[in-house]
Amino acid sequence: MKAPAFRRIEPDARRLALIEACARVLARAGSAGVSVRAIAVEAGVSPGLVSHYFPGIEALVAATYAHVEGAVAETLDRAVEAAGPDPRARLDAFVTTTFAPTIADPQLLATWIAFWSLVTARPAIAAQHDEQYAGSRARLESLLGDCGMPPGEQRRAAIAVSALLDGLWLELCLSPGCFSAEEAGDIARRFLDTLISTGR
Amino acid sequence: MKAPAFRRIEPDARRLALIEACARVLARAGSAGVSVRAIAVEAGVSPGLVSHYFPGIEALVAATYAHVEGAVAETLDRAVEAAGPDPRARLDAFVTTTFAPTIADPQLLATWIAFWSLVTARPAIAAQHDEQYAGSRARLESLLGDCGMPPGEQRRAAIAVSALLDGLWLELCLSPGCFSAEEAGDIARRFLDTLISTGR
DNA sequence: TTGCTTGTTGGACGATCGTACAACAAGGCG
DNA sequence: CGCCTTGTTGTACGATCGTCCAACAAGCAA
Repeated sequence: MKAPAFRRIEPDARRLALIEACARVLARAGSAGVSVRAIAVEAGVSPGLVSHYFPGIEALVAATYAHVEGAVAETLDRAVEAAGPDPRARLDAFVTTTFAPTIADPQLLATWIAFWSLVTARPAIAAQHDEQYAGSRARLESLLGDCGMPPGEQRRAAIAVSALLDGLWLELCLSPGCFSAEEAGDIARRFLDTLISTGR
Repeated sequence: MKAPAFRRIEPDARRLALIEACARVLARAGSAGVSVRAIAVEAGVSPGLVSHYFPGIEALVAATYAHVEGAVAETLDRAVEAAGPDPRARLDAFVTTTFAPTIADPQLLATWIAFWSLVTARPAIAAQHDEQYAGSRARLESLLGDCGMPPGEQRRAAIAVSALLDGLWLELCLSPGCFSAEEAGDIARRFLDTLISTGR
């Protein structure tokens, strides 16, 4: 009796396993340390399998970004739902969760940076970024609209809030000692106060 | 009579030439396309010379970031000076110039991304980022103080403004079609209005 | 059980990477 | 003019990269 040399699993599950392995490698070694072989070792498969499922590292990084971004969005959505019916409380939950340790994580940032490094040179990846950024902004517009913000102002406000959150999130990951997640949340919530209370 | 095979220049000038060549390679090929050989070709020197001046690519990228960041800071300072004595006009000039084509440039972003990708893994580079971020924030605190903001609020406000500018700058580079530089400037200036006018 | 489908292996291949070092020559000095 | 310092070259080296593909075997169907 011998143990199987490998396990056959359905393509979708294998793709997901490779994506998760890629995310772990990016978290550990950064965008410079990601390679077909490193991901294969991390996933416990042979190097050839990575090339069999993805035409190249770039495609795998793009798929990993899409997956991780989806997981982050899901976490945020769950936090918003858990906040109850009050629109402002839901918006605050969105902000607070953005800076929670699970999301404002330097290891997560590595996936973003690896993806950003491809945006400028690869048109297909630039299109993917446009799409995911638009989706994120739309979610924010919806939350702002629920707080009574007129539709005409939602787009601009969502751009502003998204930029502020992104900037705080980025620095929180890059220089964790400079300010705290609570401070970032306070800054963002105070900004939302001025956006929502004033009628402009 | 034969032309010289190469030119000897003083070490500081050679270092600068290599840094500028690195910036051009990063702008053209992104952080993935940067290598000792590519930089050597760009600078018109032999591959061995790069290793002779920098212990590795990472050190050269860090030096390039420091140099480019310094140039950006100088551009912003000049714009602030050119704005005249009015504190608020100086602050507005700072914002407007941040989104000017020279600075909000996808090619410049490549240098930032290459540097960011090293921050998490390399403590020395993390320290360099902390230092340059603190400097950028101090410059902003000074401009805010000139507008009458109490010292106790300057730190938090500088973090907020810096994050908003960074976030807008980042998206302006990554998705140039989503919103314009003028729109980004309007958003930032409006944010400054609420920060400065209100007494909190 | 036997056969077939196909997910998976694992090594070979050429290209490119960073590094090191001995040889060369440009430019200043005596 | 010839020597000396040293900035610079150019190559060789081993490691690692992404890609490819023939062979293998796991698991289902009959």
